[in-house]
Amino acid sequence: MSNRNTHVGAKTRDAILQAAADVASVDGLEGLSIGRLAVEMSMSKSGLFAHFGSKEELQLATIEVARKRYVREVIAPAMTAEPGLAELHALCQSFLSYVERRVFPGGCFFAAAMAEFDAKSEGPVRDRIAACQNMWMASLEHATEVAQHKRQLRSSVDPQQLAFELEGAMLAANWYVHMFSDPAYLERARGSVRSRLAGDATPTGLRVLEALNDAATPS
Amino acid sequence: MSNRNTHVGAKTRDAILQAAADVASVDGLEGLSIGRLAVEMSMSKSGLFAHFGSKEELQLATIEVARKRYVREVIAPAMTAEPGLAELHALCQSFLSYVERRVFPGGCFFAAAMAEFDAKSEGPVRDRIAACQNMWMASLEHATEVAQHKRQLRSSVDPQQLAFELEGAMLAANWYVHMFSDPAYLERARGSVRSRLAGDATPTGLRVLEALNDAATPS
DNA sequence: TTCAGAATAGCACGATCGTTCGTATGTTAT
DNA sequence: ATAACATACGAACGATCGTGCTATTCTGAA
Repeated sequence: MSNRNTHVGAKTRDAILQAAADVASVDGLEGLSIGRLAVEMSMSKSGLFAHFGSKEELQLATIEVARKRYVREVIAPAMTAEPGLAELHALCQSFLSYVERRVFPGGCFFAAAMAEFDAKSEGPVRDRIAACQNMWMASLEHATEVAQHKRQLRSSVDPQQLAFELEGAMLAANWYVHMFSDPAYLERARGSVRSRLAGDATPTGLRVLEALNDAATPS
Repeated sequence: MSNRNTHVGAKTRDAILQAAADVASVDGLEGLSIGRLAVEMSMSKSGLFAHFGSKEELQLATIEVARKRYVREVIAPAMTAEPGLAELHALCQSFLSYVERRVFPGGCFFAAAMAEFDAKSEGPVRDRIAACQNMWMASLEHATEVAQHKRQLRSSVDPQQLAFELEGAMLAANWYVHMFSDPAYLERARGSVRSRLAGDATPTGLRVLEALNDAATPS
């Protein structure tokens, strides 16, 4: 068996972790219990446990599959857009769609994990969550900078500030949609993104946004 | 004993709940354990438990003292401001100050509770958290509407949308400040509030904001 | 077909969880 | 003084937690 992914148990392991990610998005990474997960997978607790060796390893592995799912469902679809303002817009829309599609049943996995671990003492799990959140913010900031170089966004715009505000609207939508079971908050966030980008766009940028709008709502 | 608050145990009970609120802001309301709380209070587990009768009652009582602390530390200070735009501004600044002052050691209690319970199944605890969050949003919206009636904010402004965006920036600041141990995110949120209010203000509103700015930074 | 090794199960451990019960202090009212 | 009550404690309960060991079953290569 030269390829590790051809292990018999590799499929089982992945299935466990996919379920773990779903559970963790609802009950948190600490609320994740090996016993409950074993019942859900129709496995023995020790058989499941053997795949990881410790709960912390299970948590880290769960974060990794969640990250891959996030890349596949949020980042990758947005990467088909033109770098710059279109990409920034696509990243925001993609995130809100990912919340709407319930890619994780409990809402955004990383938003939940950040809220769970932000105040906790340091540790590998917290560090990994922080790194993931940092990468997401960096991708928003990077798209903003490219848009600026392309003269789609005004040079007076602070990329970090814009990314922060967009992320704020998206995070708020993520919480409120679930807390009040009201998808209207997704539209609120979409409105925020739209007006925020339009407000900071140059005439060149506005044409990009209009083109996106036309493509989204064809006559 | 005509007055219930004169009970000997009322002080103990309140002390327990103050500690419980602090713990819950870090570890969550589910992470709150009666045993750990008893150790922290130098009490027996059963003696502490007798004050509440069930963990759910403890959680609900904890929410209640947290709500009172929130009213005292966030709402009440802002109510000294003139109703309308000044009050809306004061509510936002008060919230950010409350995060900065670490009124709860783990950040905003209700933000943490909302993140913990937003995806969980229904129950009295979840309902109470949702109600508290709703009241907070309603107070932001109400201040916005008053500001509109006073012609301090443009009539084109959607009060719910503005409240949503302000709350988004404040929530994001709350998470990021703790996750990255960087108080700069508070300034980001303050910048968001400032520019968002100024952007939607009428000339009358702008004078109000300028007056607040002058009062905050006297020459 | 046999055999090594991977994958899973069974069982038990100490710790901690929320909860109950009986009891021992105090404090207050009669 | 004494009865009634509020407050707290200690011990124990069943359940579940994460984790370790040993045994069994399965699978792929020789």
